[in-house]
Amino acid sequence: MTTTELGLAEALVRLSHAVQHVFTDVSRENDLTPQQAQLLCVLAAQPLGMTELSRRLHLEKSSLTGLVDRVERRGLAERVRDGKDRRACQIALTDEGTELAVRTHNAVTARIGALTGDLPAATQSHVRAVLDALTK
Amino acid sequence: MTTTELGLAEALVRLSHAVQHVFTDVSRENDLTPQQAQLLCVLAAQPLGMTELSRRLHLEKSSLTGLVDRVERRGLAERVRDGKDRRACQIALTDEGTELAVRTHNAVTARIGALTGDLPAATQSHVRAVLDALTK
DNA sequence: TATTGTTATACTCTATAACTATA
DNA sequence: TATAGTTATAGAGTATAACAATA
Repeated sequence: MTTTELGLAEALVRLSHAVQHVFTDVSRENDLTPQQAQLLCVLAAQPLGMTELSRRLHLEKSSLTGLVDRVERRGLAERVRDGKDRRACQIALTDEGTELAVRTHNAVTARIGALTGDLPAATQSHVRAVLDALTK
Repeated sequence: MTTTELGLAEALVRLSHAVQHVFTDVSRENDLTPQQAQLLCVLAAQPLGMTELSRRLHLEKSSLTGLVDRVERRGLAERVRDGKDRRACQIALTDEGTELAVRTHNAVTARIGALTGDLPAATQSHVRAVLDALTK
C-alpha cells in the first residue's frame, strides 16, 4: 500500500508550511526578510564564500550578490577578501549580525518547541531521530 | 531537560528547508514560481475569496492581487464574481490550472515519498500521526 | 461604519546573460 | 580554459497606505 507513504509526505509538506510561517513571522519581528534571516542563520555557524553560499541556499550567485549587499549595507555582515585567492571572498557576520542571527534562531526554535513541548519525551526523540535520518 | 525539545525543533526546521527545496524544484519544472504553485495547490481543494486566500497564505490582500493577476493572465485561474455580495469574488482554477495543481502536488509528494519510502511502515504512520497532531 | 478587493508606490528577491579579474 | 564573483536587465513577490464599491 502507498497510503502510508503519501500520508506522510503530505504531513511533511503541511508541517513545512507551518514552520515557514513561524520563520517568516520571527524574521519580521526582527526586522529582517526571511531570506536575510536564513542567510544570517547559515553564516552564524561559519563564514562562507559566495559559491558555497549559493549552493547551500539554492540560489544563483547573481541573486546572492544583492542579498549580501543589503545585509552588508545594514552592517550585519562583511565581505572579507581572501588572502590566497584574490577573486574570492568570505562573507562573515559582524557582531550585530551574529547577535541577530542567534536571536532569530532562538525565537524560531522556541516557538516551534512550544508546539512540540506537549509531546512525550520518548516521542520527541524518536521523531527527531527519524527526521535527522531524512535530512542527513 | 530541554535538549530533546530543541533538537526536535531544529530537526523540523532542517526538514522544512528540505521540503521547501523540493517544492521549489518541482514548481520550476512545471514552469511556475513556488508562490504560484502554492496558490494553485490551495485552490485545488476549492475556490476561495481573496480575504480567505490571504489568511491561508499569510499574505496581504494587496500582495495577492498581483499573484492572482499573473495566474489569471496565464489562464490557470479565474475571478468569478459572487452573485450575492457584489464586492466579492471567488478564485477558481481553470481545467488547465487544476491539471497543473494536481501534477505539481503529485510530483512533490512522490519526491518526498521517495525519501521516506525506506522507513518501516509502522514508523511512517507513527511519525505521520505526530505531525498531523502538530499542524492540526 | 465595516468589509471586499484594488491601485499606487517602493523595495526585495530571483534568474539569465554577459562581464571582469584571477587561477 | 576554468573559476569567483559582479553587473545589467527584467520580471515576480511583498508590504504600506490610500482608495472605490458594496454591505
